[in-house]
Amino acid sequence: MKEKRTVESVEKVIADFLRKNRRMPTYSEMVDLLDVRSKSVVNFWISKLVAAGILHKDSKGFLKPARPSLLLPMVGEVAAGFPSPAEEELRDIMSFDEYLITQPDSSFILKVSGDSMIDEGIKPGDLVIVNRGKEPKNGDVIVAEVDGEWTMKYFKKKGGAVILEAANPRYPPVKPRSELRVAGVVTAVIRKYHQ
Amino acid sequence: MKEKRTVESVEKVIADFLRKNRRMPTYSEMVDLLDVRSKSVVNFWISKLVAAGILHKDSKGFLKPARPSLLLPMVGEVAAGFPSPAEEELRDIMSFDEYLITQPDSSFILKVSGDSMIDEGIKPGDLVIVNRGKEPKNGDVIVAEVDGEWTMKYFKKKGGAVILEAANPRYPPVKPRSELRVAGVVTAVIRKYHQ
DNA sequence: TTGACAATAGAACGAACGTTCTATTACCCT
DNA sequence: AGGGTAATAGAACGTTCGTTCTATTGTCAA
Repeated sequence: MKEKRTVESVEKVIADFLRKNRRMPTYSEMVDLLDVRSKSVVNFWISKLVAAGILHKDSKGFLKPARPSLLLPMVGEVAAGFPSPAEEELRDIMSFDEYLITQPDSSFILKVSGDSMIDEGIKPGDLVIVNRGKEPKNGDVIVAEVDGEWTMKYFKKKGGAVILEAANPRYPPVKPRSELRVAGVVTAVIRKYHQ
Repeated sequence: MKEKRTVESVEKVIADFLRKNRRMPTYSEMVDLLDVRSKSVVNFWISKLVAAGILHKDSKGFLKPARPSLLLPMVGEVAAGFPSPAEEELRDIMSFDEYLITQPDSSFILKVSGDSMIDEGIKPGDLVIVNRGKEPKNGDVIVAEVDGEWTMKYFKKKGGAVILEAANPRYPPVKPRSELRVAGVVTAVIRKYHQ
């Protein structure tokens, strides 16, 4: 009950607020959040966080989180089969929004149905981010309209001719006759378990 | 050059600012962003966006994006093999941060190495979100320490006994002898192409 | 016990915030 | 051309922001 305020605890309180309200708390709000009675105390701690590089102030003096918001520790690698390296957190904080979406203007999301890319690890129900501005390269996973049908396939070039291959032996390669409209290149796959 | 301001264009301008600065612009800043000369014009448009449900105001009167920040249109399903439904955007906006991370306090991220879960669509290099608070259920993908080794496997219960199975025929099922420490349940998989 | 430093409290202040009002300009439809 | 609505401009206003100052309390070591 008598927890002392530390840089970490303050950071956590702010991160929680940020997650819930999607904005930084005001100093007045932080008076409540930190359970203190004066804004100058808040200022005292905020200055500490800024000095510690946890928060930044932009040119206008507004506070903003230095690292993107979500505050998930990035632990290391699971060697699926090998012993793991560091169990405890070399905590790198990351935001999937920033990580996944490099070109927000030209990207969109699709939900996958069908199993034609199953061997690429893209399963029905997965979400894929499609970048429509990107030029498809050999081997890329693309979304394309071939002869009136929309599909997700590997983009393969063989001697000038374009062939679309599924990542599933049950689907034969497609050689587009007349029209091949590439909607975009798949740049990310997201799957969520337990709804 | 003479683009007209629309609800959409204003939304986009704000979303861009939000992405860059991780906070809402002030009305004064929006004067510049929207290329107008008065805050009342800003107010005019902001009211429109609020009425349209694109922005919300919280109890304190602060603006915040109604939907999480990132602004990617969610188009529909790629029928990998079937014709696609709507090509044009039934735009649903989403943030992967919120979508993926339901329990930030008890989750962490791991990078996958090894191919033991390949048939589950989890490939080397993928990131997985692991929830350490969750009770593993039959069939869940879990990260666990078995006899001193960290692995990612299916969690299977067969008559009281726990068996860990890989999603790869090349790996035999593991029957933990002494210790089975479940580090957590995999709740999401993220893969990014092109670095 | 006392001294030094860290942490908290409280008040005061200017600046910037979002709001609101009135007035003017641009656009479209008939 | 006219008339009506949508969009913009500009100024004024009360509120609240973050900052800063001084004063008080708490904590630990000598």
